Amino acid sequence: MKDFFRVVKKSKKSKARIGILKTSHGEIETPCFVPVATQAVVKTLTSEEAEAAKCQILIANTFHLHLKPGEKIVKSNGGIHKFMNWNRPLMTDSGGFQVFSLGFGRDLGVGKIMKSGAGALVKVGQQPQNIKIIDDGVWFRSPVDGRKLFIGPKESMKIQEAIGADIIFAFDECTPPLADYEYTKKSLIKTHEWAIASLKNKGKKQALFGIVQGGKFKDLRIESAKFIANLPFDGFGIGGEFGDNKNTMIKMIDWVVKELPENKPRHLLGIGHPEDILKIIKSGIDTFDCVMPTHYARHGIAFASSGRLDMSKPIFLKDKKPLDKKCDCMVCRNYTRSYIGHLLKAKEITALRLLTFHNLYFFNSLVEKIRNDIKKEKV
RNA sequence: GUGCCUAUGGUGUAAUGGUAACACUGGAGUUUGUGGUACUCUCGACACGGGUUCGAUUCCCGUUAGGCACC
Repeated sequence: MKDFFRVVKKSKKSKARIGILKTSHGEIETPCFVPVATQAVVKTLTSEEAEAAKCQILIANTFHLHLKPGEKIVKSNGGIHKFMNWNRPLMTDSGGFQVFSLGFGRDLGVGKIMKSGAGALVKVGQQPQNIKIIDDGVWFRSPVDGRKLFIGPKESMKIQEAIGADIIFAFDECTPPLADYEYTKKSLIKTHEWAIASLKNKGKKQALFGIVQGGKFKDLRIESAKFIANLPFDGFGIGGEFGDNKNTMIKMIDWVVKELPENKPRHLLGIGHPEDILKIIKSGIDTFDCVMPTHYARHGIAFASSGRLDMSKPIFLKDKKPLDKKCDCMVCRNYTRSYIGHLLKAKEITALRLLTFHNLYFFNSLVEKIRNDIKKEKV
């Protein structure tokens, strides 16, 4: 992967940097937010609209596309770019997150960031109820039809090659925030073996990112970062849980980033509340994906410079302002809070489309501004 | 005008001789490598006046309002 990534400017004030990530479907400028397109679509939008919302790159999901429609269908359509008419860079997540989200995440009803007062710890030898984690990979039960299916590093690489994204991820186990030290340590050994197996089985054309795990434990995070950094990956993902508050999240990123090479991109997996974005970029993160703008849009939440707006509240029916006065997106130029509130109350799907568009534009503009601030030495 | 029926939160519906449940609405939260509008919590009512009864939202009478039928 020659010239895949180059750092064009390094901040003197923080670990932030400006980079160019080059793929056969064009370049992206980093730091860059990566919207989630799990099923080869940014939910509610067309690919043209996603582009108009300033998206540079999207991330789709191996597990979901394997189930529906199956990678063969995607491949027979000329690959995912043609399939979804997105001619810009694309990533696919490996399915490793589903080991958590369909496993312990589901059993324990927890997300990757633990709330205080959580329940019992997950210990060595424990298995989730609906999936089984073995040495070579994971037995899943399909949420579609209940049939058993096996995905390990080898399978994930094959599927991701057939899907055809520009950047793919190693198959890993995303450990639950309730995992104790021993569980996390043992899982890490497996994730590292899977990293090697992912490298061995990857196709030639795609950039492969290894994933650092290690949970909330400093020594494991550093050990993992060193191990993964020493393998010939094209870039690195930082995955897993991120402790129980925002400060530990930044601390964990710092532990890991310190061990990663300067000349390769770093992707933070599944993180990106607007209030955290500046901090994670200043910690040296180049790309990060998060469902927040799209997922929240479908629950009626708009992101604005003043904060989150719950557009389902009746008060907005009387509000003729745009979602965000400072935003110049298509939605804010043309529609009022009143109208969007009405569409939401009337359960019109256009409400979700307008909110999704605006939220993506908002996130992408936020990161764009941070890029400019790095260039101006302000960050 | 006469007869019959109905009257429970903002709305629509339950149940019960020992002061009331549910849904929607309203309010407050939650959502981080996506279960496509979800979840959690919460405010809020027995039309009015008599009577029977230890006790009535419940049974009886009347008033008022609405619905249906008849003249």
